[in-house]
Amino acid sequence: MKLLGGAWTPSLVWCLSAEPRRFSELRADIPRISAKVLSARLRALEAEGVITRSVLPTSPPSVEYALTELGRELIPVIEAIVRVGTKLTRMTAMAPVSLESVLRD
Amino acid sequence: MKLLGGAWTPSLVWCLSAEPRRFSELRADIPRISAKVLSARLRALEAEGVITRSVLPTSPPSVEYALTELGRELIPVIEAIVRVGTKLTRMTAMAPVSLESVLRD
DNA sequence: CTGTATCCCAGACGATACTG
DNA sequence: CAGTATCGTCTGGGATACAG
Repeated sequence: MKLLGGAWTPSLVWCLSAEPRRFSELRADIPRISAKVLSARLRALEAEGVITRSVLPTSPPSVEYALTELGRELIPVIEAIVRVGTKLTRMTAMAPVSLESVLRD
Repeated sequence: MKLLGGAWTPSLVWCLSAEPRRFSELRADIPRISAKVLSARLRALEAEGVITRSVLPTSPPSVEYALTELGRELIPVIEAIVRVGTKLTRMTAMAPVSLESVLRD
């Protein structure tokens, strides 16, 4: 829970679970997150050993974030949350279900 | 995550997953929780439809909390957290692992 | 593009004390 | 036994603006 408790953290891990992604890609994946919070969460996850941060020597510079082995351990938890969250959301609303709402609410 | 995000919430759902329990039993199950927070979490979970609260007509009065069907939906998530948390804790420390630490840290 | 710097505040949490 | 009341602290998160 310490690892997944921060705002947007489950969404973030989920977005990185398929493939490494860059800062701006994550911003696009999760439109409502602010740059500040995204940065904060990425720093925290890096400090906890959940993700890695690699600066690619391009111009303009790009930065790639990827799950570590530890990060991949968390995927089953996210999957359980998504599964339950989707089921519960479908029970109360018939509208389409967004991934963000499932992981946050 | 909204349902499980509060402090001690996963521990609480876990404690209720096997059988209904009373206020003082929960305090004993989770020694470091304060009465105020326990009460607050129970009220919140009740409002969210995760648990039920039944006052038993005994003297002195006792109150029993139980998971609803919705609450039982959350058990797989807790199990996933416990499974991963236990594994990760074992990787970094060789000391015995407490359930509270697995669910909180 | 990839961030940091400020400011701000609601609310969550904890300790302690008190009550029907 | 099963809570409430009160107080204080702290930090997480959001908006906005700026920077290398």
